[in-house]
Amino acid sequence: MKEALEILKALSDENRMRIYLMLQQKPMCACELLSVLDIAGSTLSAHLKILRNANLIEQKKEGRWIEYGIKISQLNKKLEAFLLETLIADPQIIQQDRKEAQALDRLSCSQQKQTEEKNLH
Amino acid sequence: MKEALEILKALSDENRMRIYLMLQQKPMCACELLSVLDIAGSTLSAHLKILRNANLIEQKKEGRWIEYGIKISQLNKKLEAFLLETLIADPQIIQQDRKEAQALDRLSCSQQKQTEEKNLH
DNA sequence: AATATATTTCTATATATACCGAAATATAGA
DNA sequence: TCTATATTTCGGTATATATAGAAATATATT
Repeated sequence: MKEALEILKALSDENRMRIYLMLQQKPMCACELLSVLDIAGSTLSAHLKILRNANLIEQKKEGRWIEYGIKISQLNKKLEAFLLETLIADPQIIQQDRKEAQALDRLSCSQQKQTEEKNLH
Repeated sequence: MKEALEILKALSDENRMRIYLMLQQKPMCACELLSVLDIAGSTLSAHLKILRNANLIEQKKEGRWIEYGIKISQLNKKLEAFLLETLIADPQIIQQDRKEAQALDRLSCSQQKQTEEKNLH
């Protein structure tokens, strides 16, 4: 019961929902997630911890990066289906995120940051 | 999207989850819910408002009482199924609540309160 | 009409949450 | 070894949340 509530709470935040559904597509590192989301690194780190404590995601070291990914489980499969088929009626942001995430590659993270900074000036 | 998050947040609280799954069984008034849950009336009222704002429940006047019930919708049907079949692994409290709720009748609410008070002494 | 019951609103409080920036840690590459 | 990059931890802040009790409102019963 407690675990179920923790899962629901973990997914009841917009940024965490976006992270969760991007990771359902493919594993990503924090810098990739940051290039899609508009939050500070420290904030992202806190969100990832919440998703991990809810047992939804796991992580493994990949040299210089840490790769976050959905835990492979029956629950996560059913959860994704339920979210996308039933709960999220208008998944505009989600679809956009997933497209963006699909196109990303890890090595371009920092380059993208610079580009974004340039765009601000 | 916002609606989906509101639903998840509404159900991520233990008392609201219990309320929601009791109401999935049958409509109930606040005093019946209070005889099962261990919270103040004002707290229950706040929880019911959150569930109503998430569009999960509705209410109608029944003379002296207000009857709360699940909104009839495809979403609520799928939601209940998902919760009970997939998400809540060990629904002890839920099963107990539902049994208790099943046995309740509206007119005995106040009598039950007195009984509970007696039991404390 | 007066009282008991049912529910909500109001006020207050303690805890949780989302967020940021700065500092700390770890690894890769020059 | 020094530097750049990636991520987490820490400290602080503003807002949200769950809770209770008291007062207000509404209806039913005597």
